[in-house]
Amino acid sequence: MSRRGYGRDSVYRTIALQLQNRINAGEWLAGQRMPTEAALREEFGVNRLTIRDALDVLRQRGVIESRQGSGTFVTNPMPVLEIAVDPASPVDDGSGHASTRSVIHNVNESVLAEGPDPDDGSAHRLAIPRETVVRLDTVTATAGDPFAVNSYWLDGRRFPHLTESWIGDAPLGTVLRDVFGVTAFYDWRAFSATAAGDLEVEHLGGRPGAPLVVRDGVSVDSDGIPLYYVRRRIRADRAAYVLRYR
Amino acid sequence: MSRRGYGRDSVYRTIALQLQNRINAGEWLAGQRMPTEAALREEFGVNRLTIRDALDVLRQRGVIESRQGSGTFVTNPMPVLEIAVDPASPVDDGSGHASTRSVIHNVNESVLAEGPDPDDGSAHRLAIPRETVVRLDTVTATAGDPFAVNSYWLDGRRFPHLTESWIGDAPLGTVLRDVFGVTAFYDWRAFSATAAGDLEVEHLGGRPGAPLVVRDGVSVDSDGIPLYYVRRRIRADRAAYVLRYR
DNA sequence: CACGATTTGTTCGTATGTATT
DNA sequence: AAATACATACGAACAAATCGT
Repeated sequence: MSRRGYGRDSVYRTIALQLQNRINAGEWLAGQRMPTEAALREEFGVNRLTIRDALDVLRQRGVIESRQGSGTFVTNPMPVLEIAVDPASPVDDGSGHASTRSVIHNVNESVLAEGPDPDDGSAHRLAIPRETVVRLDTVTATAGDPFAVNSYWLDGRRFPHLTESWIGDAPLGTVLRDVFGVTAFYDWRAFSATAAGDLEVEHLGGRPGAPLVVRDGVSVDSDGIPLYYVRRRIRADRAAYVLRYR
Repeated sequence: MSRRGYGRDSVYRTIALQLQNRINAGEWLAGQRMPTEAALREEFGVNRLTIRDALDVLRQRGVIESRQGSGTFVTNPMPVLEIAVDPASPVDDGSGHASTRSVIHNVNESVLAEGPDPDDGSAHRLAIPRETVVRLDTVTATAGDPFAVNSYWLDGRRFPHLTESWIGDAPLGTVLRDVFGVTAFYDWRAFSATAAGDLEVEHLGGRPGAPLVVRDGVSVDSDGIPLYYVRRRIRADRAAYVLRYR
């Protein structure tokens, strides 16, 4: 016989399940504070570490959020931006294809860092030598509220001094058109997902490991020559990409 | 002065960073076993729980994977299925739009559960009364290897006895066409992300909280009447949706 | 096949640091 | 400044899974 449960029956999982049920039942509403770890420890009669393990499960799911010195709160579901993608139009005008139910306006993009390519496998997507690949990290925001972190890989020879010639906080597509006179077209775009790392948490908030929507792809010029490879990361609780067919 | 670091300087984060660097440097290759927690505890001179906290960070990122009784292993990156989406074609033929670099073949779909709608907000997407909404959970697999969990919400009056009339393990689109004689068209599709829950882990493997690609949307018949709302979840380390414009 | 050694998983106890109120 | 609440860290013990003998 086992004195303690295990796996799905382990104490912390059982407590996590009960807390989830009570949240679902509305015992603690979104934005409200939950009982303190000490109080839960008291109620369930277990060690505080066990309570923390249980809360970890819910933190993991994004159901709750803890702030040191303040308390643990039920997550307030944020409004979801709707980023419209015209399935038929391959023209990348930099910002015009971004619209929303809650209206994305004042989209701006600012440069975080520029440098050589620390990654593998991006040079071949651009069909250029590895040494000439330049990486650019940016943050996209609407109304001062950052909602996406982007990494671009470009040909450093074709676009020299890109950061210096960046106009204000315009999107990259606009910079390429206005400064370098090239129009970008979609070659391909892919939708995937990943877990938030330090960079994303720093600029987008949220917790490490939180699910992010990833949209990556390659844009080409009118001759079909690759211009850049881009990897955009957006908090999944903030935005979704929508394709409308009607 | 502080005897212990905090935040980014905390012991477990520092150890996590060092371990990540050593993995990146190739000290332990993908699929290989890492030192035991006891060995790491010895090497870093900290408590085993602190080592576990550090390993949790990497587990969280999906960098490593631990198996009880066996050890902790560097994650073996799985081949990524490429699910092609024709941006221009709104016809949902059930399976034909799924292809891949690594070739998705033998796509099949089997029913997990059927029942009333436990969710809110799906009835209005179908523009039907809430009581008539039926929910259907399925698993999609290729060559016997499950890669997606799907939830469908349909009109129970229009598609009665759906589970009983399900033909073998055909995709839903095929069932609707062959059994009910309706062709499904995309109304809209959205790409988002979420964290894996118990149902997804059970059928797709991976760890709870792992990022999943979510593709949801509504399909309509030739008259524009909504047929179903679908929410498909795929392991992000297994697959990505690709739109090709050329 | 049984058994023991090894390894990760879970839980308790305790102490202290840091942030918030 | 004090109280409160979460964050980090150490020590110990046992449970459960795995693997080799």
